[in-house]
Amino acid sequence: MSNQIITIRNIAQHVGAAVTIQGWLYAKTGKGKLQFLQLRDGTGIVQAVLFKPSLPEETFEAAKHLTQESSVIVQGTVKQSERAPGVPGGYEIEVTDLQVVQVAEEYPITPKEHGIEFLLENRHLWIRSRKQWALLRLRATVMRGLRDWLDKQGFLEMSTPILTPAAGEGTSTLFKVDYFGDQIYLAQTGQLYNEANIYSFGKVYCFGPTFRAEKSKTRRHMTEFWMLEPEIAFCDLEQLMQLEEQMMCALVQRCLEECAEELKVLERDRSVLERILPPFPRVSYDDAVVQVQKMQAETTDPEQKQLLQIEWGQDFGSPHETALTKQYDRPIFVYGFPTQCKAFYMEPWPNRPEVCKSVDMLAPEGYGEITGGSERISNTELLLKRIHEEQLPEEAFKWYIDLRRYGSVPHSGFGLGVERTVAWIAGIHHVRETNPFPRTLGRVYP
RNA sequence: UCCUUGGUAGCUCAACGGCAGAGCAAUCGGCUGUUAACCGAUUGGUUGGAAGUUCGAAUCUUCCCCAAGGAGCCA
Repeated sequence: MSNQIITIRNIAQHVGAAVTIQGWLYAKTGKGKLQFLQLRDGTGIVQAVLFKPSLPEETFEAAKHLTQESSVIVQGTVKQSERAPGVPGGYEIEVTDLQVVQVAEEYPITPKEHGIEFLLENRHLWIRSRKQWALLRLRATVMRGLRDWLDKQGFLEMSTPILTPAAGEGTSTLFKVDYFGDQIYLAQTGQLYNEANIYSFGKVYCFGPTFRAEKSKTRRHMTEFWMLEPEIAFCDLEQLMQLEEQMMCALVQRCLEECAEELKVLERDRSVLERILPPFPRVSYDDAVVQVQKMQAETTDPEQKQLLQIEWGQDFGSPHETALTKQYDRPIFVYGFPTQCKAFYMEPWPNRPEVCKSVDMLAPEGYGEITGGSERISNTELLLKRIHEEQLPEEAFKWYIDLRRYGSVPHSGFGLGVERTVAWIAGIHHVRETNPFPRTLGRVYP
């Protein structure tokens, strides 16, 4: 047991060497005097081959009776082999010794197909499966990529509170928490706190879980999801869009580079991602409404006609976003939404108070909104006016209003939904698979 | 909250008023190149729950529970 312990991801560096691999049995087939074990070690999958005549009887018999997900330590020689399956494929281990750590009990998730209810009930095991493994590794790369990029741009990560005293933008969608007898809430954004942070640090972001008690049951919704929220001093709406597109392009590029194997497992079409280059089309809300109305007029499907119905002043629903983004091959910015369908703190458009300096980034292929941001109101009186218009409790926003009194500057920020971003980059249907243990309406187990 | 679909073996499903079935998994045996291997055998059931209709209910009716998909709302 003196061989070097290697990771499967780096197996190419060890061709010809005697190595040790520690992992789990992912799948097994046998043919008489041969046993083929597919082993996982967390970094990849490799095939280990046992040939009966060249091994002690008990070693071969032990391999033959291994069950799926049994934990093993395998020693052998790394060989290149065209036909060997794995991640990365093309390599296999010619086994010289096998140590069984534990023979697993009958494993519920077989290589055959399973229903979504069963898989979600067994999420703690499902994450071991190839596709889920690839997806969650991609998620980690996305999170690391976003952090690294912002850090290089001079941003500082600031933690914002999860336990918060008051509603950011209305109380209907917040989870209530009992705080020693007082009612407080789980945060649905760190933005307001970041607006305080920029006056100390210039450019900041918070990155953490956020909570929405909405009774949404769709493939784009979870009650707990991760959000990245950058906030920048001395930044207007146009500068914000530039920052967002640069960040998104750098992120996609990094995923293409670092997650080639994962994207292969996910069967993601790389060429779609390679097209993600600046600039992203900028579409005003006014134009977007006209585009959707035109599509609505042209469609012959009565159901679509119903779903695509929209008047100026209404926010886009997902059918609208889907129809709109399908016309582009890269993310688009939709900017200048009606003030009435956005939050109170957004800067009004010059000479058009019914419109605000807001912008959503919509991902292509029908994925829809992945970021939402705006330039914030920097004038004290204007902010007060908007708080009163929305009938929000001025007292609760005292500290927030204070920020406009001491060196106020134009500033902007946005929130990026991690799960939606990962779902889009991975090309998968439902956001819940991009979180190791998703919380959705009606499911908090496991 | 509303609409739609579903719940039968560990899993995926069939049986749609007349004996509870198949494939996979598991167990045993065979096979020197398997990729969801293949071949043979064995094991496996309170048909989501309750009530009703019927000679007879997995199947029809009512109520309930659970889940999934979608809408509204949102990232």
